[in-house]
Amino acid sequence: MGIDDTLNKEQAEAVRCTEGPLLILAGAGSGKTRVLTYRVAWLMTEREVQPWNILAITFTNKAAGEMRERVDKIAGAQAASVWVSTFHSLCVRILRRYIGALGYDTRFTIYDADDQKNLMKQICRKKEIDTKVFKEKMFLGNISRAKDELISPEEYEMNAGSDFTQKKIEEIYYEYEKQLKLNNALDFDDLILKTVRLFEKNPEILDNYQERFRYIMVDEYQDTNTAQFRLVSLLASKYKNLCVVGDDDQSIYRFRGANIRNILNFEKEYPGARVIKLEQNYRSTEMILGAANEVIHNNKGRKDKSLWTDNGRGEAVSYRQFGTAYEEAEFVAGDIAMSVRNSERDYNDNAILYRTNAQSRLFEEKFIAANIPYKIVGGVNFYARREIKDLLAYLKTIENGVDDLAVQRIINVPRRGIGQTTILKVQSYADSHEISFYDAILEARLIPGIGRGLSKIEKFGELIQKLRRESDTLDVPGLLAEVIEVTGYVIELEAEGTDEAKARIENIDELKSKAVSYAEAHSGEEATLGGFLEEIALVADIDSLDNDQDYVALMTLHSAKGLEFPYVYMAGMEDGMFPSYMAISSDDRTELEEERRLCYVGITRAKKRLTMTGARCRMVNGQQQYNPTSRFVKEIPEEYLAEDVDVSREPTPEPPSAKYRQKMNEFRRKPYAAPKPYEKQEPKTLKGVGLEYGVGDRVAHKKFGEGTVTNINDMGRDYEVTVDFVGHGVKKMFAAFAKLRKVE
DNA sequence: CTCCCCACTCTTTTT
DNA sequence: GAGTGGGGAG
Repeated sequence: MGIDDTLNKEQAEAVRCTEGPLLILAGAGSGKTRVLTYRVAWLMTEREVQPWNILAITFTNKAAGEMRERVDKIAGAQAASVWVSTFHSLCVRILRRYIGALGYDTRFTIYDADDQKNLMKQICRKKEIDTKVFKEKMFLGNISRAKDELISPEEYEMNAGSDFTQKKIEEIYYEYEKQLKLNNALDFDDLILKTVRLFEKNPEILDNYQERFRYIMVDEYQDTNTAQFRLVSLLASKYKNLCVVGDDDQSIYRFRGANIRNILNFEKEYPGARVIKLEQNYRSTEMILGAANEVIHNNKGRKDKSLWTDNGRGEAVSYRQFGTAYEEAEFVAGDIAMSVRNSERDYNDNAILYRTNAQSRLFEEKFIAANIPYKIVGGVNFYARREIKDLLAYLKTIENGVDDLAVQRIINVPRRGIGQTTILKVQSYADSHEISFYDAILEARLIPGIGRGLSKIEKFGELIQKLRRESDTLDVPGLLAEVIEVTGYVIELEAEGTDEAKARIENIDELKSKAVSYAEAHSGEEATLGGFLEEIALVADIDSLDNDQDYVALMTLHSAKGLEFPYVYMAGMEDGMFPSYMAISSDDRTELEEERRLCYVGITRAKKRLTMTGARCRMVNGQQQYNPTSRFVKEIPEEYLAEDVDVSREPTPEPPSAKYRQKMNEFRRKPYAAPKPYEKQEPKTLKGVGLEYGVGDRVAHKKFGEGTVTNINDMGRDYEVTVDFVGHGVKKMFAAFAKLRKVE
């Protein structure tokens, strides 16, 4: 079977082009995973490249797993030694071997967002920083961005100048790094950063990997950040057989440091690079693709391309606006329930995509009521749950005794009567003797003024020591069971007897079975405690999405990237939700463009039918918000958007007939202006009078001059109006005080 | 030392 | 609306 029979011309070309730098611009649904897998097979069979000389990097474990599976299928057993890995797990594997060269212990722990926040909290306390003025999140955000850009604390210091805030960040950055090192821990960004540093400082180690990975492929290249870019450059610089696949229109991770220039400047960075465009879409219908093309066309500064398909016209994209988010969710649940009942679809043919995780709640409620099986991807990560983190902290403490954060988490969990005063005494003893918190516990009797706490502390220390000894003989599931046993963790929850406690016990049972399946998957000498902890640290929630199970998938638009579903619902299509309020009010136009790319990603997930929904009114942060239809909906021309909405299965009292159509046409005619204010239709005005202006209207303020209303919040007794003033920026004000006047 | 209640913030998006 | 952190009582 030749590749020309199964691939189109461009795809086949991309497979054959194995030597030198290659950029594959792969539009949504253009079969890039197919190309990548065939390329791996081609390298091995036609070019006789050894499988272990091939490295394929993806973004998520799920993508890596899928690729692995498909490579195995077409290339057989020899493919097993091809490295298919995420950036993070690749780096961890390298660091576990060589991080000693950077002065860390190879048993380092990996800090997740929660751990980072805890550490930062401690640092702020220590540095006596008022976290009302400087928020932990602000520090972490800046540090993370610096790390993504490979900026060390020293370099940060040089750039900080005399700016007060910058100086503070610099100071905290130093301390944060110091603490991580003391705890023998790395955060997510460090995994990439330290690997880059390792290679830069140790040419012989780099050379070793350059020899090893002679052919490198990177998926989702548009989402790489500077550190990842550098890592790839280093690895590829010797043989230059680098194939990157990406789509600049699907770059949606700038907030995480993704640098779109990595893909836009690839040809400059690698002179002589081949560029192959994949523009035939095998996923969606013409209608869906047309809508997607039109929307993304509003962005500037993109590589020009236009997707096409021969999948046929298909159904138009439909848009429905509801009065409330409640009705919106009800409609979606009803729509899905109906079509499943009619055997038109299975549950897992459907996905609901939204901008923010908070939007999942209403859908969850409605799905439970309608008895629809569903799975929420993202939100609170399983491994971020308290009981799971507690038990993992025990395991971490057993594995790496210098992780103070883990020890402090569990020292009084379950309750041992060890309070804050005792902990502080241990801490200051540890600090002054420059030993870890755990080591201080072990010599607790030397701590001055420890008093009654001593026996409790000692007991805790003995407990951990005992578990450590047992860890030599027990496997991971056995050790976990032992931890649960000796701490009485589950027994305590059982005694509580609440529903919440029961849910926690269920989660613990799930953790147990994950430990068992880890042990099974790595049967043999490989199944170590460290390996288990590492696997857990690197899983994303999206990895748990199982194609074989029949449930509706609910997730954010970001999580949906790389996935496809026959029926897609994009919910919350409102200006203020999507595009987000942040993007709308930002001076930076590119923020809106990023949102638009996100919209493009959402639209192109749909294979057969795309339904967009929105609500005129919804609760956000406990406040009622009135939002106009999303500008993205308005960017879809009539020819792709459903003219008449199927009302037969719609329970709303007034079917959107001629009136509805008229309204649709009305807002479509004015491309960017918001529709007529909803407030006018709102009868109850506790405020005496309704507002004479609405979202999108031009208003005048006696101090700030003219501006445009971007949002109105019903605060109960008054309206909170957000206005974007010319020359004065965005202001929030109360309608009763502001005395805004409508300007025609 | 623990528990409970109140006030406050938060929402973009995540490996 | 929910989760967190601080303060105060027991």
